[in-house]
Amino acid sequence: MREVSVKDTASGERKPIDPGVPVSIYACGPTVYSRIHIGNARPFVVFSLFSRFLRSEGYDARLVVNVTDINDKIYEAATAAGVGSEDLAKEMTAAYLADTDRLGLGRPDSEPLASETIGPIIDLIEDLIEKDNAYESGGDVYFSVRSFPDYGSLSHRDPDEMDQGEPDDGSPKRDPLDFALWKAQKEGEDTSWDSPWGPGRPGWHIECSAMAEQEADGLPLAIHGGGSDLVFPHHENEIAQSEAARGVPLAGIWMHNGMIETDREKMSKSEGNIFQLSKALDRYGSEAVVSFLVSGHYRQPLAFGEEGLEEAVARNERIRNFFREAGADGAEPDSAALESLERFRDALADDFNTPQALAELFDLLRRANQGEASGVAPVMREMLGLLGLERLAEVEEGVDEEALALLEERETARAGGDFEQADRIRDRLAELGWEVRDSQDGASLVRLNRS
RNA sequence: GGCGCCUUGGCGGAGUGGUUACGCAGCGGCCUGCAAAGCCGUUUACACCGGUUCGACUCCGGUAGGCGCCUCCA
Repeated sequence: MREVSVKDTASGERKPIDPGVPVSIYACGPTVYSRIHIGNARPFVVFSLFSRFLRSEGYDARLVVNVTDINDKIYEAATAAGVGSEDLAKEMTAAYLADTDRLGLGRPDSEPLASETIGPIIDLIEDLIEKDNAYESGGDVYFSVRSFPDYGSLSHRDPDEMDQGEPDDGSPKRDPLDFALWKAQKEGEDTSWDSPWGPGRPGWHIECSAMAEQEADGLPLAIHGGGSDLVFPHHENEIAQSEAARGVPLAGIWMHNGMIETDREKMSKSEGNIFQLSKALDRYGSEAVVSFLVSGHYRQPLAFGEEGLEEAVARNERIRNFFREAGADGAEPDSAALESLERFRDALADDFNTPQALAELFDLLRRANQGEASGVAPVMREMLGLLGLERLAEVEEGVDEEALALLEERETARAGGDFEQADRIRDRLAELGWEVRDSQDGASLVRLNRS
């Protein structure tokens, strides 16, 4: 077990993860009002792989990724589509699960729904009211930001300098900074839950505070994460709610992933520059999508373009070629291979530097091809597994009889010097989806399909 | 305006006070009947200006440009 450290958004410093206790990780998942795009997939991939890495190092990691299925956006989208908001939320939750399933990374250990956490949410709000950190106003309940002195510590903001741009007249809030914990049901909203304050629904941030403490073995969480666009106000508000109510920190480390960008702009539904995850999976395959997402450091923005996905396909193909040539090599890893694996793991332990790890992988790949390292296949398999790319080690099987017969025919033609016939057969094989590769050991067939 | 962050070779993208990141693409070569795959080589990379230093792409200060958040957002 090596020391794994992560840069913490709140302190700006790298913090080691405590190996002696269970590592609870809570990452904010999507609000389900439409199909998710590649940008939404990034935290899913990052936190899935990071917890996978922690486990492989012997940490007792547990990953929770919630689904926010109650939200203003859902009402809006449902109204626009002419369907019930509950139906839309259910449909989009199912789509989210199906889309992320296709990434082939398995599921988080728990995926709680806001709609199934109403009881704990109400309890938490009641606690906050009791402690004078929240107040009811006309069926709504608001968190009193001024009652929480540390407000702004995560996002490095001073409440006094926040411009809410909202005049006080007629607002149910006592202070423009306050935010809703509970919203009374409004006209046009087709779902509601009973509460001590009347029918309504939770505000945006409270569901995560409730789900986080439900899922963790007590606060603080080891790591709380999500996209960097959630730092303020979402995570700041979560901290205020949870810490005011419980008197302990919400999380030891705040881990935020950077945005996927197109044309130097954040990919977002409101910008309209999105690329759906399912579309990327259809077109390029899951390995390409995962490979693309691990090609940049999780904390930095990552430029998206279809070229990036095509590049990932090419990169993956090179790895597959290695296994086609050397996959069956049963040699024990030599020191070069083992040292490379150490560096690979060191890179991941150092703020989960996947591009650095990928560089190690390719460095080893090159040296294996050059014959400078042996017993590389099992090491490479382990590396790929840690990046969620283990399927690249699977070499295609089941070359059909027809193709094999054609290949033999071609060999005969080549041996007889009839290269025109040999090339005709090669073209024919290409039509059947096979690429012919000659080597000193004879010819072999490789599937032509992408990714 | 406030807070946070960024500016690396054709593109993507790491990193370090002094040595080739890595990948993709291109070009040349080896291999091949020709290709493909693989290998080798290759295209004077670190926004700009100062400072610290024996030495800075890497530290400090400033300039310019860009991005994110401050409203829903992974």
